[in-house]
This record gives sequence, C-alpha cells and structure tokens, in this order.
Amino acid sequence: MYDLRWIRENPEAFDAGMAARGVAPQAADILSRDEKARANRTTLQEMQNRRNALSKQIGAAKSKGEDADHLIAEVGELKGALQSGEEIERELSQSLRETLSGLPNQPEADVPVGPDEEANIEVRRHGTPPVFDFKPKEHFEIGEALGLMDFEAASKLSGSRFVVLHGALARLERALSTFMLDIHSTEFGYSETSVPLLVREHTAFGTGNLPKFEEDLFKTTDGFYLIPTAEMVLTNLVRDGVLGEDELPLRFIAHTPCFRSEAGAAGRDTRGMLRQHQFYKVEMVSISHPDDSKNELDRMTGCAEAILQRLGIPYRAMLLSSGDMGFSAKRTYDLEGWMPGQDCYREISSCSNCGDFQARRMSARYKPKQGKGTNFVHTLNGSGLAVGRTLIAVMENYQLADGGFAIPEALQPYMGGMTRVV
RNA sequence: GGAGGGAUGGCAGAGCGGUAAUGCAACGGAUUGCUAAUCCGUCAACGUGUAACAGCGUUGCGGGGGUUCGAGUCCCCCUCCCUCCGCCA
Repeated sequence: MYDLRWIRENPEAFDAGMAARGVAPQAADILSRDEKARANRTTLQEMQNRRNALSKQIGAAKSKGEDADHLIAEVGELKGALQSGEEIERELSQSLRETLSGLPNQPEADVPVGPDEEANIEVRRHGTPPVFDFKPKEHFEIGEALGLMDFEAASKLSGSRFVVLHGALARLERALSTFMLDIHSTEFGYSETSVPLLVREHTAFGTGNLPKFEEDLFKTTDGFYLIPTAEMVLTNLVRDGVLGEDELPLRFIAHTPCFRSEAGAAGRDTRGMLRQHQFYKVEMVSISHPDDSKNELDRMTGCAEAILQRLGIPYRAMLLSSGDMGFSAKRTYDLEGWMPGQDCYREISSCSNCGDFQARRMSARYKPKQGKGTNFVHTLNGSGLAVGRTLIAVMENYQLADGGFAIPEALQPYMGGMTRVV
C-alpha cells in the first residue's frame, strides 16, 4: 500500500518501480484523481466551516430567545452541496484506496529487472550435488516403492494434489518440522508461536493476499480464509498497534499447514508432492526497524540456509527479479534445493523484505525514541523451510541403490536413531 | 443455537443533542547539586500553508445510512469483540 504523498513527490520513481513490475504507469492517473479529491476536500471544508459557524449562531440566538429563521434558511441552502461534497469525497478516496491496494511493492534499487525467473541472479551456491552410480529416482518413485507414500489413497479422499504418508515418511515429516523449529527457536532467537489457521478478510488484506489474489486462497462457507502460509498470521500479530522502538526486532516462528488453491498452476508439477493444496511449512517472520530490515533479511536467509546446510542438502541462493517477486516484497531471496530426481534446483525457501508495504496495510507502527509521532515498521518473512519440499530433497539426495534412503545425521535423533529407511 | 453487554486519542476512561473531560504513558520546554518531584506546552488524521516549523481549517468517538440548524450522544442496517446459558474436542 502506498503513501499518496510519496507518489506526489516521486511520481517518476513510482512509475519506474511499476514498470519493473510489469505494471502500466499509474502516477499521472493517481495524481489527477488525488488532485480532484483534494480540491473537493478544500471546498467541502469551507462549506463545513460555514455550516458550523451558522449552527453556532443559531444555538446562541435560540438560547436568547431570538428569531433564527433566516440563519436556518441559509444553512438549508448549504445542505445539498454539503451532502454531494461528502459523497464525492467518499467515492474518490475509496476508489484511490482501491487502486493503491492493488499495486505491487516497489523493488529495491539493485533488484534485477525482468519479467520472470529468467532474470533472477544466482548469488551463491552451497554443497555439491551427490553422484549416484545408478539413475536417481524422483521422490514419488522412492516413496511409492517403499509403500510409504500414497497418492491414490489421497486422491480417493480429496482428489489431486494431496498425499498420504505412512510410517517412516510420516515421521520424517514430523521430524523435519521439529528439527527446524528447535533450531530457529533455540539458536536463532525466533519465538515459537502457535497460530490460527483460519483468518478473516482484513488479515489477508494486511499481508497483500487480498484483494488481488483471492483465487489463490481457500475460503470457508462462513467467510474465513485458510492461511496459505503462516506469514499471514505472524505478520498480522502486530496489526493496529504501536510498538516501542526497543521492542524491535520481533522474531516469530510457526509450524503450520498451508493451504493453496493453486488456481493458476493447472498442469504444473502434477506428479508427486512438490505442489500440493496442503503442505507443512515452518515460517519465520521478523518485525524490524526500518533501518535494520536490510540486515534482517540477510540474517533470516542465513537462518534458512543453516537448515539446508545441516541437512546436507546442496542449494543455491537466487536474488529474484522484479517480475518474479511476490506482490508485497521489495527484495526476495529464494533458496533452491538440489533435487537429484529432477536433476535441477527447486525452490525450498523464499525470504522477503516487504519494507513498510504490509505495515501500512495493517497499520503496524513503532514509536521512535527521538522525535514525535510513529513510523511504520518493516516486515519480513521467510520459509525456514517448506517441510514437504525438504522431505523430497532429503529422500532424493540421500537415496540408495536398494531403493531406500538414508537419514541425515542431524535428523537421526528426531527419528529415534533411525539411520535409513528401507 | 438462546440471552445480554460493548466498540471513544499509545493505554485507561467520562460524556447520552450545542460541537471530545480527566488520568497514565510519551515528547518538548522551564525549574533543579544528581535522581525524583513540580509547572507549562505538545501529544490522531487530513486539507491548506511553510525551505522546514508555525499558523489556519476540517474531519475524527467500529463501518454505512437517516433525523436535526447542529449527532460521540436519537433512529435503522452491518461488522467485530466480550459475558452467561446450551452443545461439543
């Protein structure tokens, strides 16, 4: 959500940012409507001022028992203009708000400009893809052969894009979640949080999922939205509030199921559990001082990388291009884990700095120690990590010639000492 | 599901037709061996204005509509929160 005054003062920069996002220039249209709204506001205020003054005189006259009819008549003449002025004010400001709430965040200056993932930049790479003396399988081949991953059963229950896990795989999913939560909460300072999975409209608006991306969400018959990520809840924890400057940063971690309609993804990644309507994710959220959000993003990305490193999953970090970033982000790093079965890197985490974009939508502020008033906080979110995809990466990277796979050392304590799944 | 109560500035909390008390917190200033205390002011948003302040003005009492010369106060609709009862993991 944008500050109109900022657009007024920086119309070129604003449109440049929109261009990077593949959005047509907006400033001229927005500013002309803004000007109209302000002109109307000014004349409206003059009329209101007049009405107030007359009403005061009427009150005074009546209390003295004098005749106020001519004053009342004069106010009566104002009435129609006053009402239409108020109506125009409402219409203009609402339509401006609607326009502004549908525009994506501005990319940071050094974010590569491009329409899609082709323009992303690899910023670093860690680990070496394992070499197999057999043709590496995809996770669903391994899982199904082991009898621990059942897409047919899931389809019977719920249709496509769901899975049923059994035995060691079900436990591995739980182990991964616990492992991640433990590290983030005990080593990295994220406060473990248990949150609602159903939210109201204003919550989804706050993070930028509404109004523009309603089709991506599941909605219940009584108006709740199922969260597509814990980002939505954790970020909104600070909505409508004013934090003390020394409370920042706030860091939250939560493990939740995530629900996505995948409306625009028909036909993509249909095999396996890479793209599901429901999956678990451990999500990090930081509420940061504006001066610190840049560093906080690096820190957060590092926390996600630490998980991949301890699990021994090779990965690369990508700085996303302006066209590939999410709606609310101004800078995003994707961590892509190596998937031997697909012979490529696939997204397994995404860490974004949203600046004050979401904070404005949520009215989340802090009070600076010096000076008066309040400022908007910065919000950041990152997967730490997507559990389902991490499960895939573990299975594929640790797969064995016999059709099973090994358990990474770091995970073994969480698996009751199990070292491999056969 | 039934019955009530409520939504006011960062927080607490009055006002029930005449144009937002008061307290706390915070900020600026004054005073003061230090701390504390005390006093004055500021303390929402927007418009206008300014180099930036100031100033001036309007709005603001959950949202929308109505009555009225005038609405936080009265009427209608909606949203959300809370309490009790019932049901239930």
